[in-house]
Amino acid sequence: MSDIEKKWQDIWEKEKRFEVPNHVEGKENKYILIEFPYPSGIGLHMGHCRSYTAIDAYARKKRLEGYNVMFPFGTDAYGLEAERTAIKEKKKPQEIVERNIKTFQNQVKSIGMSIDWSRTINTCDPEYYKWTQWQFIQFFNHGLAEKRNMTVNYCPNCGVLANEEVEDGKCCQCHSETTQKAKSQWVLKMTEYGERLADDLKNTDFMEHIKTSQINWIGKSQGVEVEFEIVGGGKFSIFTTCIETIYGITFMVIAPESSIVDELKPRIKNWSEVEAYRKETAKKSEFDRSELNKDKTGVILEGIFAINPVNNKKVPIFLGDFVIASYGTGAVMAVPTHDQRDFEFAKKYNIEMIQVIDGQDVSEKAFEKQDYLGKNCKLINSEEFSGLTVEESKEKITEKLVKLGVAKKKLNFKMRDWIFSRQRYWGEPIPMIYCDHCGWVPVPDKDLPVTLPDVEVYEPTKDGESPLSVIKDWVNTTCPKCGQPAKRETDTMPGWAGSSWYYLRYCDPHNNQELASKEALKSWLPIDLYNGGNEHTTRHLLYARFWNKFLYDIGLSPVSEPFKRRISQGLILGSDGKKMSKSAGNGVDPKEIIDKYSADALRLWMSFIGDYFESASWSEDGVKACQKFIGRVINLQDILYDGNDFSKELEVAFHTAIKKVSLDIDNIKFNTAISALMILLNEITKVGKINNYEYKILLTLLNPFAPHITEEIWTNLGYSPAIKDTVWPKWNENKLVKSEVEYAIQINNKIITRLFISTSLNNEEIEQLVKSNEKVVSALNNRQIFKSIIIPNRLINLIVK
RNA sequence: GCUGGUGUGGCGGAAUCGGCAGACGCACAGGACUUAAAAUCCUGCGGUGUAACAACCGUACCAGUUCAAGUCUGGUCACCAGCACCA
Repeated sequence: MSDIEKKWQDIWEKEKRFEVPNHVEGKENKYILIEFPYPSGIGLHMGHCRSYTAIDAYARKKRLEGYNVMFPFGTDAYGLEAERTAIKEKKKPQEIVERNIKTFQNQVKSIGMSIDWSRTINTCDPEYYKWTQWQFIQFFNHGLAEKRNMTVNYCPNCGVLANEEVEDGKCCQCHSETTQKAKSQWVLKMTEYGERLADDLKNTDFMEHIKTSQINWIGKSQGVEVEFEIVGGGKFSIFTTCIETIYGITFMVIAPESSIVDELKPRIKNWSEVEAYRKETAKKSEFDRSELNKDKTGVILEGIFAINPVNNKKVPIFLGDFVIASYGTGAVMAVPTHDQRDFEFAKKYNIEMIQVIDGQDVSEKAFEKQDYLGKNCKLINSEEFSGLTVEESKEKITEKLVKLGVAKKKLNFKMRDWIFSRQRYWGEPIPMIYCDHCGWVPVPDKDLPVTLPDVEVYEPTKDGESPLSVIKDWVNTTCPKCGQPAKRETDTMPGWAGSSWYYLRYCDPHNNQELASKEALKSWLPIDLYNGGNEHTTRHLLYARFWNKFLYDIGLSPVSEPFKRRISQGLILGSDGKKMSKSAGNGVDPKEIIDKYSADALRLWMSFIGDYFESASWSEDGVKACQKFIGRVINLQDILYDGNDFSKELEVAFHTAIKKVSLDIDNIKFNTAISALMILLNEITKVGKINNYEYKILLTLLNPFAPHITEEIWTNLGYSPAIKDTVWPKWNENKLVKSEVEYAIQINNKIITRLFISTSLNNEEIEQLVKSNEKVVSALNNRQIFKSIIIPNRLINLIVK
């Protein structure tokens, strides 16, 4: 079996079978994309096989339907693993990556993928990352990239991390505990696109949970930013979504890191206490801080009071680490009666509470917005606003504050700007030069790409700087603007940079004038189907959408949403029911399965194993069953006879199968498509013969799933045209209508008998026929029928008293 | 806690609109072929029950709507995923 598959894989490669131009006269383009993998040393695993073979089947079917299908493959080569392996094997990361890519490509070929290999890309190829760097400069030129001093998530091994890379306070790569660190970092201003990233999801056909995840992550909230004056001078702003509770303020809380506190230092009577608290929270990691979920800590700023602008009431100010410095303004108004966090804080520090929304007792817990919104609750203790509903007062109070000149409506996002600096070696150098006179200056286009110099040491320096920072020859350069001595940026880009635009490069992968030509992009975008892992819904998918939106705004991408439809496959679980992985010891190597059975059998099983979107447990018996199925299809040649049309016996079965397989592939229901093919095979076996016309149709339907064996049989039998030039069969709805259908006959919902009834009869005739049936007559026992329900082709239910 | 999703035989899973629950496959059992095994083919296969029928029960649980509910409505429980002090 293996020899046959190798033979066809070689033929496809030699013929360049799946290479496509950007335009073919009379054909519509389809762009089908699978996420390009990180070429790890472990190679292709079962999870890859599931999505790759299933989406390959989809692509192959679209090709047979006459579309000009682009189905490309590449590798996302920057990443820590290559760097680690390089250190271990005393080689360069470039060498490690090159080796791994070869392995990956061979494995992808071995499962019979129909890839256009002329379009292959690799993110660490200078011809590719030249354009990654060039695009970074466009972000900079449009004011969307800047170097900013900020506190960042810091991993002791991997250095600076973006918010998206921290899971449960741990690094998503090496799982070390992360801490907060103040650093100067390049950021891309993703929050400026927050609203569009959230709203434009409604123009996409992403799976529902993917949309929800993105919306949650972006975390858009509409609220009001209000300025509070401090008694004795000074002011600060807070953000709130519950302006209706403003009369309930009894204190304010500021994040410990906030710089407002420094300005107030001379007036704070208990400064040493405040300073101690600030030092203590600085030591805590973000994880520790959120772990302290239950017990709120804080410290009062003695002698400092804020003035509530609506009623001039003086309230105390606290520092508290439950307030997040980087969200909103890093300060909040505290209304203990209507916010559970404020309630707990007030209880602990014995602060006054004023209820301002009526409808629930607030002595035990706060009456929060999720409980009072939309219930027509009315305000109390709120001067002229008392008696208004929450919804009315939201507007009226905001109006009043705006008139006073102390407030404005504001949108806030949980999502932060994208921290784009990494202090690692193995990434794209950020193409910027710092000049004492001109500030940050981009590397001129003609000098791109900025390539990585050779280094001895790959780790960040002791003070957390990039290993590039010690390569003086490389760092020292001249300013492109004024020609004076200047220094290169030594940070590199995150792993997510190259993957944010690779789908554009596939359209025109060898262009050395621009990232891709406008015509090429226009002919392929948006991507019809994009498949990728669930782990990328809030990272890669968000970054890629943001990146493309920026390119769209500056006229480089023809669409504002690059992906029309996004789907995610379910996990492959080991036979123990846990996620399959090499480290868990439940891994199965695809190569072993291909050698033992066949790539076609593996492909079939990966499609048949279960609902594509749900996780599924591996079982080798399943592959065996698929291999057996293939064997039965091969053996049909023994009962083959001549024919140019469907036989009477099999006509209905074939039309049914064509319809089911066609629709199921389009709807990503591969498991039931395979089942339909099995049912068809069972029918053929029952009939005991099949003609050439029918056999060709069967082979065509099976071809997307089992491309090797179907093409082999087809060629051996000398069928023409070749299977690649055959056309996906169409079903005829009229042929699906059988001459008789079996009905279940019920009396009061209980099945009495089953009858074959001619489909040419109308309801009255059917009813007469049923009533005269002797089983029905005896079961009726002269009772009166007062209602008869006839469901076409299914059942008849007679209702008697 | 919030959001989204899932719950069907021994197992993986089917079931457009509410219309015969369990398609298809695995495993298992019996049979054919074989000296034998493997492979292949045929038959059976939700539970209780029966000699066999019959009958009854059955889609996590409780209620409701309906001639009819795996499917719709309300409530409960369990599991999975994402977010999580976001003001």
